[in-house]
Amino acid sequence: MQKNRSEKYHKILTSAGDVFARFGFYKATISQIASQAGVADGTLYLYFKNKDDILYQFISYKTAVVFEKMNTAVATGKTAEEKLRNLIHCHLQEFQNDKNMAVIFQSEVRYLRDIQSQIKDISKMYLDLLSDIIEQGQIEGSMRQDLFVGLVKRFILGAVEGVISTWVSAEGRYDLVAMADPLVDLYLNGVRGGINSI
Amino acid sequence: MQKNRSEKYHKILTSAGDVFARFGFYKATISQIASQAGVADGTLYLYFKNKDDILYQFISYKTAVVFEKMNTAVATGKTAEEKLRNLIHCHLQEFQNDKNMAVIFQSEVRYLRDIQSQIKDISKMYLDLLSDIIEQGQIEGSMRQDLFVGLVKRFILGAVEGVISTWVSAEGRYDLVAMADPLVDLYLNGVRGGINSI
DNA sequence: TTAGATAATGAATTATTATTCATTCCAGCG
DNA sequence: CGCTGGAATGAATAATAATTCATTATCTAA
Repeated sequence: MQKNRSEKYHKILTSAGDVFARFGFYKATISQIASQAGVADGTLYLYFKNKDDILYQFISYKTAVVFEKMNTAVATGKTAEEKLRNLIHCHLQEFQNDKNMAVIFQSEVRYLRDIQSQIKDISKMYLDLLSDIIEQGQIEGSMRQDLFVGLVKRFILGAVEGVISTWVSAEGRYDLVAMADPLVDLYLNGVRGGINSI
Repeated sequence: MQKNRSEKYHKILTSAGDVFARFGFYKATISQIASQAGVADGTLYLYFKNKDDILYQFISYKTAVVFEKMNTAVATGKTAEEKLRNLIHCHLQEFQNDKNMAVIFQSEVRYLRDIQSQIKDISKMYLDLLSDIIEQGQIEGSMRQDLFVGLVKRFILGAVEGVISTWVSAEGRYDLVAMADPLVDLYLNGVRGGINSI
């Protein structure tokens, strides 16, 4: 098995992304991936241990890239609200730019759960970023003190994922990033938005 | 293939639920399901067309049951807020009561998407319920007029699913239903909860 | 009690694919 | 030009599991 991350290695990973997104991990075959990448079946085994390893590498790689970008996005903001907005914006942007990744992260939930111990998984790090943001917001006084942080962060992540999921189902026919501001508005103000309830 | 919904039919479906939840659809084997149900492998084929059909029937059945209950829950409420609260409460209650269902609905996203045309799927009907509630809230004046309903309903469903997902990952070690009120509070008031901005 | 029908069994069959590895290709070098 | 070692090939192999069906068990009604 080759060690270096050659051009061919990336070609195969990209093709695997296409095929996994299209057919799902289990229905995808090695032959499909190989022919999509323009190499022979056996060649995949020069670069990857087995079929599982291809998915594993795909996820690790994408996770690392997105992780990096999200961290930067958050660091760019000053207030908690800015940080939250930047994070959501970045999230939607990255997933819109890479629909295969979006589909695979949605579809292979089971696999993601199974490897969650070996990998710094994306949900975990996302939830940690959110914890920090919320705590900062509470200190600043821009967010309520009576929040149960464990719930709030899950609430926020779940909602973005839901929005992405709908976008994926719609075959990506509209601008996902345009949802960022309305979404953040909902996080901050809710559907009541300060209307008096007696 | 038997037509009537005998006791054995349900025994097999329940066992399949256990096995699918535990191993995922693709890694689960017919033999596992059969032995769990205390019947021979061949017997499954007297009740189901094939392996896919078992998952299909499982999902159809659970969807129908939950659909019914959610409708009732919503109908019981009077105001939009009551309806929303009842819906979320019912949702969390049903999934807490049937962890296998919760796991399968989370894990087999891909399969769910693929059969979404043949089946009155649970997300679709859920989103429709939410649309009605939000519109009612706007008419009542208890919800903002400037909401993009398409986004709001996705936001709400995504957040509940996220909360359930965390609960599943935690092996169901805490009371899921207790999350209902804090969650609804977040939907209505957001994390700012009326704290002045600016 | 038993003939006929119905249900259940599980070993054998079949189909599918991941994986291996003997062979071929090819780039760089003396 | 040959030679050599690493890279690539793809047909053959192996393993897994879904599905079938000849056989056996169980039930029902006369």
